[in-house]
Amino acid sequence: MKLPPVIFVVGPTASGKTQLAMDLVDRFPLEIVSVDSALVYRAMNIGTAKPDAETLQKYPHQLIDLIDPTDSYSAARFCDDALHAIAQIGARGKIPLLVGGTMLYVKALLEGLSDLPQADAEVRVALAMRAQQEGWPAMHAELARIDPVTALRLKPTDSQRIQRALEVFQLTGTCISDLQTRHAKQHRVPFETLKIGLTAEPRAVLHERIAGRFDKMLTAGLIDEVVGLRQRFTLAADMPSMRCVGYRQVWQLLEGEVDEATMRDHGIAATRQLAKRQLTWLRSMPDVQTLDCLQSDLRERVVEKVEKFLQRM
RNA sequence: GGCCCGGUAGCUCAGUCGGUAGAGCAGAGGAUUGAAAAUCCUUGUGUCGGUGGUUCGAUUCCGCCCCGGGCCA
Repeated sequence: MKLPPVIFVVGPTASGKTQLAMDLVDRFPLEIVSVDSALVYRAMNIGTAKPDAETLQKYPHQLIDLIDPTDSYSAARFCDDALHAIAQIGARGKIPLLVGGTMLYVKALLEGLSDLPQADAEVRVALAMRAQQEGWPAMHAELARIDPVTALRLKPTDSQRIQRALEVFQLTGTCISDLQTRHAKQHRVPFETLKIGLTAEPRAVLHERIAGRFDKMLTAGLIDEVVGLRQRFTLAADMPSMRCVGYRQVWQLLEGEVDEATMRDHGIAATRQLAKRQLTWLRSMPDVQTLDCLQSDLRERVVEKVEKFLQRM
């Protein structure tokens, strides 16, 4: 099946992606697909800055509210879901507008992923337990015996990637570096793209916005939201959902590990770090047309780019 | 006005029994293949409040002054 052209709007948190997307939907025959690893969680609304129900009714977003906070999502699943959504939207004669800040998802969709096994909860638990006994440097040493290439690439402290590399070996009997090179087929993006990236220079202005937005989240009841989640679901601090920015900090508050002022400081700081990492990704992405999210004629410029792109198609 | 406790990195504070100082957080840069809002790595020169004294040498000891907080009048 032939896929329609796809428009991306990517940028850091609090850069105004959602508003921009809605403006574009007002002017062009577009449908929004979320590219956001936090919006996939149901019942996590305030801390993820999810648009409210009324807005979502008027501007439907695909790929939000997919899983409970006890579950986990992945870049690979995003690729499947996104391609499916793109095809559906194309079948309706519309153009997909992919909006979000999870740059790994964008990268995975555009560049493809190697053919690796998906995560296995049992294997991961077993590895984590061993790591607790022996420490990650010992696990790294083990990895060095079976897969020196990957071990060389990873720091002995990089728990997550060491665990993944060992997991892949256990599941397949082949080391991850072999699988990555063997299956690194020339990936061709099966659709035309327009990539618009929002930047923020100087970042200080974005930092102000982030602080203001975090305070708004607190006023809107972020703490109560997390209290409610803990009542409704069996959650743990190390679940991906509870490691999301804001949720992690509120969790620490509820556990009595920090006071409210510290929670606020850490929450804002973590959001800034997130924005910084997102901007780093953006800079490294090829063929992105960047615009500063602070410039006053942003909307007009984006509209112009989209107009030209759609005419060419 | 008197007494006490503070004044050290953007912030919170260590510390130097006298040889010009270092943690956490913040900030900056980087890595990144099924958890990515994740997981990691690198990065600390600051009139040590001001000024005089003692000393070979003072951020450290002493005097005075300034600022903040507290107690007493």
